[in-house]
Amino acid sequence: MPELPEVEVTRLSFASRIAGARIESVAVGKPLRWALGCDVQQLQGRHVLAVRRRGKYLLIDLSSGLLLMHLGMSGSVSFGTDLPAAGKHDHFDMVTNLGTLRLHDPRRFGAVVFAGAEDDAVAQKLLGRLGVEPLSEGFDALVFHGVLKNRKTAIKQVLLAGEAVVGVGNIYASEALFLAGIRPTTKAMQISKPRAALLHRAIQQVLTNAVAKGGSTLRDFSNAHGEAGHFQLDAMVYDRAGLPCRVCAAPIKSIRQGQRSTFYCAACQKP
DNA sequence: CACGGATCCTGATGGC
DNA sequence: TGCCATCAGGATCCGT
Repeated sequence: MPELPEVEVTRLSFASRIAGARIESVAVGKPLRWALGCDVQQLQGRHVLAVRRRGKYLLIDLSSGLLLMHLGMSGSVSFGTDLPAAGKHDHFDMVTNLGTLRLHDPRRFGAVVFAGAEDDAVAQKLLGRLGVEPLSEGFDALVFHGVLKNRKTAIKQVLLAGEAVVGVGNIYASEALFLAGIRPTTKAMQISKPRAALLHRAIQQVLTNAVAKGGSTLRDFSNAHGEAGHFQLDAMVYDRAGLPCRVCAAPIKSIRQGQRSTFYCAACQKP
């Protein structure tokens, strides 16, 4: 499910409400992708200071240590004072004096991991290899081009790998490449400096726009208030196989790259 | 080392 | 309450 915009929208929907909360208890359900890494009792009494985001991870700063939360493919977060009893897909419940933070994740590709500090080995195993934040000042078109120059893989897969830039997932990779007019199968190293600059701009645009609209709702995304997003109304190519391109009316093509679906317009997007 | 493929898990959907 | 194959927003691990 969640790419950078959905994670950011999730963060915005509960960060200010949970700030300052005191943890009263934590309950875990079925195993997630990684174990929590500490006894739930150890979290009791700690305070939530802030919620940040790094790539697709939510970083929940505690008075001591932090929680790294990832939503995987199917995760969503709720925070409130009147949540229903935990269901079969609710695998992490953190009760605080200000409300309960819940991770709902049917496929369980998500995770919540406790780390003593952001720079310790536990946290760095997950965060250490992440690329630059696309919506930060540090995302530079020339540096971006420099990274692409060294990769002979298809540009779509380089975007998904998260080393050149974080947060771009399967939907927004197709969307950004359409916006930049670049064929997803083009080898990253063959992309010229001007086209890399176009892609750099397209990534910023598509992600910023999606955050502003409340995230994608392709299947089941909702923020921590339970409100659905509506990115699907604006998708130019994603999930539009065979439908006419919104720009030139040529039929949108669908291919597989690395076991993932890719969508593009063969007329608008040049190799 | 960079790359491609298999893999974790559950649910929805569509063909038969 | 039909059964089976395929697909779904992610990212790691393991061969080559």
